[in-house]
Amino acid sequence: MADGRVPGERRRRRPTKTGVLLSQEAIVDCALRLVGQHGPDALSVRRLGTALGCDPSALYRYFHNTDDLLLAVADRIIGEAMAGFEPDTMDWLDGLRDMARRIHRGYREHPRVAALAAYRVTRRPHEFRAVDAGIGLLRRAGFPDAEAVRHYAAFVDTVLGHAALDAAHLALPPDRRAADDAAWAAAYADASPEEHPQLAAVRAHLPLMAGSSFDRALDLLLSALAGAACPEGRKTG
Amino acid sequence: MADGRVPGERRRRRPTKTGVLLSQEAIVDCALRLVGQHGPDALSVRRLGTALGCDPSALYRYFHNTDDLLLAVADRIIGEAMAGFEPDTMDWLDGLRDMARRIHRGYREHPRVAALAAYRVTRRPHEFRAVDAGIGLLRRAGFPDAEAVRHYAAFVDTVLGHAALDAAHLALPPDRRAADDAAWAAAYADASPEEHPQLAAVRAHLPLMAGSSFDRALDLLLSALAGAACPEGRKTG
DNA sequence: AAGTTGCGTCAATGGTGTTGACATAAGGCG
DNA sequence: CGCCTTATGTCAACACCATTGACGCAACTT
Repeated sequence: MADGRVPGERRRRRPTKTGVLLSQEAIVDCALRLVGQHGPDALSVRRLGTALGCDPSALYRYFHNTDDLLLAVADRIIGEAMAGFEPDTMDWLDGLRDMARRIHRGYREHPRVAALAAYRVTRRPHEFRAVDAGIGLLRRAGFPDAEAVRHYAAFVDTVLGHAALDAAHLALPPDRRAADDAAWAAAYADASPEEHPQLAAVRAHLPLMAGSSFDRALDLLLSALAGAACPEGRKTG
Repeated sequence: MADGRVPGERRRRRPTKTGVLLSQEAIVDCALRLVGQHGPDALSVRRLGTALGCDPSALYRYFHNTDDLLLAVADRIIGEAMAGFEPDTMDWLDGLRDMARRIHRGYREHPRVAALAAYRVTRRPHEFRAVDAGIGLLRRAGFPDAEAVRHYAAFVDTVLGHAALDAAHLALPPDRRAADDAAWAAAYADASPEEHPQLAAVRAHLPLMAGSSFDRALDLLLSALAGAACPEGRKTG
């Protein structure tokens, strides 16, 4: 039975049949590499086992189940995304923008993991630091404490929502993703003008719907926050 | 092989072994009921077959595959959420707000489907109508066509992202959901003031993080859209 | 050098989507 | 009314999937 023990604990390092030494670190590494190389469907216990050169069931010595493994991978992603984040060196709006882009990019680079884990609340050190930094930026903007918390919640949920959306889209099997994207230029362009006059009017621009809207949405959100922080419309530092 | 034919087409209505008459409608009904009662894992071809009283493979006469079925279920949710939506009777901002709340509520009422389908393009009738209405509202606001499409994408993705987030939270097992909510008043309140000074400063307000931030985020988004539509800040009708 | 026991391996269970062959009844047509 | 086509429900099978319990080797402790 898996213990899910802390990584630092000393283990009996017994090599597998093919001579590989297993560890939580090595498994998470391999999982990330596997997903990056062979696509989202590669993340199964069996494939992971063969990629590692061990029996699939050996993984259960290190993680309770696949969900446990997934969260470990997600934690690695968060850590990498926020590494080097220095909010104190910039304007609060730029800080929020940088933070949003880091989270979004981190999840985008590992869509399969993000699609399954972006909704989770980790309550772990990396998340603590991120929340602390985000709320600090909003307080620096001049919001009173309660408003800073409320605005941070709206901000981070919007970012996470977009990240989850884009990641889930990227995690689709290629044919389905292509079909979803193509729908805007095909199915929607063929909509009957009588039933859908607005679609017909903007038909030429509908392919714009296929890409991610994150940047646009982030700009809108930040402009709203800027307006709320300084109702007269002047920029603040 | 499944044809995915249009629902209106006449079919040979051949009853199953247990006397049930199959149809896309009946299958979608049963799928929604099944997921609502027994969770997202209940949505498998085999369970659906037994619930309907037919062989699992019979479903492939009505849907190409499970993804096709999922999109049909999602479109049904959109249809129910948008039923009775009358954008022409209101201000464009109020129209967008009503639409956002409808979509958010619709997915919230079926959290387990939402987690699976919120990021998909159903390319089916109900979605067509919703997109048509949303783009119409933004054109009415005065945005040129390309901008209307871009802003609609940002708007609807933000709404869908929040819907997916809140739905996933609701779909958690009750104990885990309670634990996640309590974390803001417990684990985060106990954060060390040295390492997380911002958290310590706003500790009294951290429980605000537990609820949904959708309403606040929607207000921010709409205020940004209003500003973009009319840079002088005057409201428009 | 001996004894524990951690942990990798094997085999098996019960789940999943999907497909192709087959049988049967529904409905058009003479 | 009865034949014929064919739509469609059923069956069996394939190739995956996660997970578990028994087993035995070898790595560390003493």
